Amino acid sequence: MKYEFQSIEKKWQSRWESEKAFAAVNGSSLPKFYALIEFPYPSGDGLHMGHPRPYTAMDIIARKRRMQGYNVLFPMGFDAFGLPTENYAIKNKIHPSVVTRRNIKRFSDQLKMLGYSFDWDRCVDTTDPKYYKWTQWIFLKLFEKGLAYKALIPVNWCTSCKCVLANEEVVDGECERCGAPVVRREKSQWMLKITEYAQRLVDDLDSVDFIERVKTQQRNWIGRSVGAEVDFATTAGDTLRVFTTRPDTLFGATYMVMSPEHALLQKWSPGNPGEIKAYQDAAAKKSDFERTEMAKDKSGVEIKGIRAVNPVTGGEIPIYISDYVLASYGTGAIMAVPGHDQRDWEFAKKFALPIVEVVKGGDIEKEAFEDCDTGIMVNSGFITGLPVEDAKKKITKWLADEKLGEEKVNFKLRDWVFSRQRYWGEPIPIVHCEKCGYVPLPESELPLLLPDVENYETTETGESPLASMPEWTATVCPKCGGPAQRETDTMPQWAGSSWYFLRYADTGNDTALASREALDYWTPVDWYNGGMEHTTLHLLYSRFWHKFLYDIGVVPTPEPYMKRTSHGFILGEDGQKMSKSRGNVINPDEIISEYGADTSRLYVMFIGDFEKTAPWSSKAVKGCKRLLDRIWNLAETNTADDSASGSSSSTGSRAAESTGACECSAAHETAIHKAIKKVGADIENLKFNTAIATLMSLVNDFYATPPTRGDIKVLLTLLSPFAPHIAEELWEIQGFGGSAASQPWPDYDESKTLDAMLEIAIQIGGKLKGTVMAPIGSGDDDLLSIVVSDEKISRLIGGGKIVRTIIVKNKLVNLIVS
RNA sequence: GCGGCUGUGGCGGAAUAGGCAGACGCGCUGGCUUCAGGUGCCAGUCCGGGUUCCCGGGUGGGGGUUCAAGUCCCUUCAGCCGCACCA
Repeated sequence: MKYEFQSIEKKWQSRWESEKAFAAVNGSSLPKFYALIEFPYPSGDGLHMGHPRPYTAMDIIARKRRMQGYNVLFPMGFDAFGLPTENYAIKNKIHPSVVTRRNIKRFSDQLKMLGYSFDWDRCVDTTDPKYYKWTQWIFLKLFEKGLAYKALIPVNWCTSCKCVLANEEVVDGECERCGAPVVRREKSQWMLKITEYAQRLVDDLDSVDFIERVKTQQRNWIGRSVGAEVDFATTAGDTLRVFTTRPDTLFGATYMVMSPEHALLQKWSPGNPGEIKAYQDAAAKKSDFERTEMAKDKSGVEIKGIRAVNPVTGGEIPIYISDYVLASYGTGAIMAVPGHDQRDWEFAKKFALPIVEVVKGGDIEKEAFEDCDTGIMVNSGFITGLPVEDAKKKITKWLADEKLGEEKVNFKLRDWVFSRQRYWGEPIPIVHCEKCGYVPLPESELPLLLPDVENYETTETGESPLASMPEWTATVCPKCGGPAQRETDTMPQWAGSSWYFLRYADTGNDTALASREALDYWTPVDWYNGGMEHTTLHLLYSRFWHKFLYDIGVVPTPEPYMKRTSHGFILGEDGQKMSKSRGNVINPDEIISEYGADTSRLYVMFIGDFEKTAPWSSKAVKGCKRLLDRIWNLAETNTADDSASGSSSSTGSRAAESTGACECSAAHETAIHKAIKKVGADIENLKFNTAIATLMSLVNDFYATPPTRGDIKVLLTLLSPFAPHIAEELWEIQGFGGSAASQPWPDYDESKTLDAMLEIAIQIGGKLKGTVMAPIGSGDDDLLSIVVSDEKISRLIGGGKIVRTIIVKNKLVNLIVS
């Protein structure tokens, strides 16, 4: 019989589906395991070969956990709101909901073809009103607690999407989605106060098992820095407050710089108003990206007629405006210490301002001496002579005592711009009332349905398509009953994905986002694998929402995910990132129809280190197909007849079938126990490639010495998480009873993983000269006598004298010969 | 500029805790089987030299520690990914 993967895979997939073979059980007494992967955006292109990599990995883990006796929740869903669908809908004149339904169907079919052990009954769709009701509900809670607010802010405006973007969505001054230039605009936007959680988002990273690069990237993004705020008196009468991480360098502050947007500038009447206005206007036109692009060349204008007073020296110093100071960080103004900050140094050189050394060690004629954390203070009054650390403490205390400043922690993290001027998103459940301001809809009116519109194209004015539907926007104020307008912006795509994993615990619930009981049992997620590109987006956002939900008593834990790992991309065959425009996209449908799902699964896992990028190779897939063919040949002829396994053996050396726990033969006992140990450990460490290599080696062994039924049984058990269809089919053919997927994960016996005889390397002077076989655990003396009695080695030693021997047990003998 | 990662055969990649570099797979070479084969099986395959066997070299480059270095230290080059005037 041939390995007919098409019919075999179809057979098992439909059986799994009809039997709901992988349903997670709420209310089970078993220990739970929650395995999560990032749900996909169902684009019109369908899956590409990058998707199966993380999915297969978690499927293997989920299947192994089931075999280990866990009640496993391994769900799938669709993050279906978003721009590409809307853009596609506009272009093809099809309603986004129709497009979404079609895409979800296609994705589901493709995923089912790969044999994933998802609990399909728990599938979620973020565009389903039953789902987004709770997204809106969370927004109302955020609003209620003052964490959602509307503000007029400069925003990133995508010139093509005609839509506001979050900072996280702007890449190199371009829209992350469409690549169009992003410019700056002032708009009134809904904002979420993620900054309120900045400290906890940093601190709690210590309590979770995330791979280090994820933690580092989140820490850098949040950007916590400790310093002080310091007040400078000015001749205008106002005090100018700055933030600095180096209060110890206060004696070196020889001028000040304010951002062009600083509020005090509107109040002051400097001697050169025209010049200042011109600079402000020029700065306002630039996008953030343009401003940073100009970074190399410092520009600025002095505010004539107004000076600041350095609080420690008492000296009057000039004040400038310059766009190298950002309005959005700290206080929007700085004290410039050109001796110890390169940016200030460049500015000071350009404007011929004094540069004072306050920490010894550098050459401030050449450049700012920045790397001075351990130096000694000079030219610094009462802190002269102190090490930097002590100087910091002393001056911070002095500032506080004199009421001139205080210790202060700042974050780079900004509040989250939460509104989008687009149609295909969750409507924000707020109305604008002339009398009452922004009024939340009562919970009973949720979900606020996204209305059907004739035309969902964006407008040049930058308003949401919903704004052109007066019959929808006109409503009554829930508070005073007067006329009011609905909010017409929608939520960003990140909204639905910020809490979807909670919904899986209790998908059908219509009285809560999920029951507390279900959340208590299933959350937190035990293992979450996803892309690095989401580290400062989805992963951070969802941690923020989760902490908020924890604070209001909805979820039982402060962190949503116990463990986070990340996979590398699969590149196209040309080593470039897969993309339609490059034409190097590998379509899973083709691979599945040519080689089958099991081979596809094996190959995406075998392709290379899971955590690194790896280029696709259509040739190399064959190796995995060959493995399955070889296993098929072994097990398909090894029928249920007890004696059959042995009768075909021609070696005659094979021992009788063992009756031990794992039922393996004496001939393969060591290899099998080694394989059980290695495959199990490799799965836990995401080393799927070497796990599969181990299976290949075992199969090679089985070809050299025919396996028994017991040997085959273990092989199929180990294979089952990787290639579940063929494993089940052969399991059935062999008549082992039950299913491969429901077998306990095999145990290994450490003592049986050890070879009786080991090859010992022999070195002379550290160079390999040969090997000998020796019994495991041989003592130093025994080993040495074996080595020196070796014909070749004794010849090489010749008349020399062994002056030293280094013996590493079970590994090598190194002889130093004089 | 800052932070992180990676450099190993023709290719993808292996190498617990410093201990035989190149597991496993692709490709390639040879043989056998079936020959309808683009199937299967067996053997070989880091490089160079003499060819049972042996000798020398080898993990981006240079230096060091060590009996022993892909692995540790210093230095240098190349590539990738984040962040980027955050005071």
